[in-house]
Amino acid sequence: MAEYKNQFQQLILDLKTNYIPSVSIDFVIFGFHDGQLKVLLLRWKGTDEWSLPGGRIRHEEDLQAAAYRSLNERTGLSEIFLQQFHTFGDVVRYINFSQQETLAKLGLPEDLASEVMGRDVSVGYYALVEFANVIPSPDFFTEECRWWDIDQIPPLLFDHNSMVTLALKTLRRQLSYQPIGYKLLPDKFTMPDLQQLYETILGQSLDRRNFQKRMLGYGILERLEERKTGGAHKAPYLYRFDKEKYQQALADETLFVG
Amino acid sequence: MAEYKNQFQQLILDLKTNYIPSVSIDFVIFGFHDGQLKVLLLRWKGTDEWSLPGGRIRHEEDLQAAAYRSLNERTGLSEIFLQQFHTFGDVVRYINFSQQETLAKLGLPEDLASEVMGRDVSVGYYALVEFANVIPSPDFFTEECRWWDIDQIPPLLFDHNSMVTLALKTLRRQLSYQPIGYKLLPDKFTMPDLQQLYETILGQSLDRRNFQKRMLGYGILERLEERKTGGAHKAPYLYRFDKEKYQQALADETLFVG
DNA sequence: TCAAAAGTGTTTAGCATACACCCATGC
DNA sequence: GCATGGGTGTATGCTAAACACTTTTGA
Repeated sequence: MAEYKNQFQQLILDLKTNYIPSVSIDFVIFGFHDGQLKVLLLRWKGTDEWSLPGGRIRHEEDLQAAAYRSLNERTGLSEIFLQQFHTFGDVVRYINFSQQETLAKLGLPEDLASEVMGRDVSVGYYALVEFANVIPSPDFFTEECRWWDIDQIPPLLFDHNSMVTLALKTLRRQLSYQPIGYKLLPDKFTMPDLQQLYETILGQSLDRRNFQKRMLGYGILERLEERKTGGAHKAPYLYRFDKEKYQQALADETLFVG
Repeated sequence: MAEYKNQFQQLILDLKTNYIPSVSIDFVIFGFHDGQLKVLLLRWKGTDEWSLPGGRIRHEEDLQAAAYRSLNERTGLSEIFLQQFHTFGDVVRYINFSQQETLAKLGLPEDLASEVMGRDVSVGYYALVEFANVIPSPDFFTEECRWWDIDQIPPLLFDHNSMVTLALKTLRRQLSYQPIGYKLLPDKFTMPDLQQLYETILGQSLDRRNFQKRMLGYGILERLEERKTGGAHKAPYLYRFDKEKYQQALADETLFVG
């Protein structure tokens, strides 16, 4: 326990020295697997309390760079779809009952705890990652890091439940005017693969033919000669993103639903 | 000059005591007047450098409350349309040439200046206000506060030009799925009034008949018996927002263009 | 009486939706 | 050969866009 307290003091020193105060980052990391949308959560040491992964910003580090770095530390991924969606700054989000209880369970001395648990403004990012590639790793305060089904998320610490809700809402809206899929699907993928990604995110099924028409209409897909063999049924065509046009579409989103 | 330096030290003390560090707020305040869209800018003391108005967050103050308070201090307005649009956190935005020049012109001792000019993460808000009601007042660093035509904005300090650009882009998009106009137009207004507001924001003209159909289709307008007299031409009907339905529409934005 | 603004309705086109049949493959 | 999934085109409806004439009013 003295060991733990010592580590904790080290952490505080590191935070004070290398990171800017009052600002944190929180992540809603969406994972896509098996037709299910999942969110990565952390369980706090010695408790049953879960929260979103987070991070802080170093001096001389850009906000976005801090976001990518933190996300990499938590998931091992480096090339990801990452999007800022809202900045949360309510004071009350830090003064809820469960958090005080949690602090007690963590066994942190109150004077030390208040040093890292002060009131922050938090920049919310959501990420879309390939489920299978993630190597989740907990941070100092937490001991477990795992995926939760989007519709089975427990009550979270702080205001993290509303963060998840808003992130999902933003992601779904974004889907209607921005292309999504690059770095989330393998280089070559089939139309049903892409459709399943969309259906998973939207939480509803879509018409195959209309979906295909819409996607091809965007003009960012390139159909290959190859087909995907080995499946149990008719071999579907493989597609690839036309990276140039994909980036173009990301840039001037007006191409999609003006 | 000693007086000034003294005031400045007072300011630093106030900032350190009452406000959280590392986070600031910047405002893109859009004013609507005479078929022109304008932005409120501040000129820094003794210089020709302009910037957006800003603010900081008190301890124990919600982010949004801080935004409303700061905006009120700068414009005198309290009931306004205020919307968070992005959080800016690049480091370089603080190390550009013109700013160092500006500091020199301000005549601030470098060691003191660095205390308030450190690297911040800034939450961007845009506001829509009724031009005529605003009483612009500069802050400690600035001596002039006035409206600029949206297409004649000079090069601004920091990354404020890109803030304006993004704010405008966000506002225009928002216009397609949220109602706008309440607290911006007088209680009773005509359809051409409302249309001019939209045209001003979008920077393009719209078809009268289609516009009217769309607005009435939203079901948030109530047509009054009265007409607006005194104009030089045919008297237009007056309308009023159905406040209940207006708020409803703001809440579930899905009513508009899903 | 003329110019300028406001009221109003219909036609058209484009896009999203709904929908059904044939083909390939593994079991 | 059959079940499963994948490939493809057309008909329909709704919403947005285009468009013109009449009315009111003050000058």
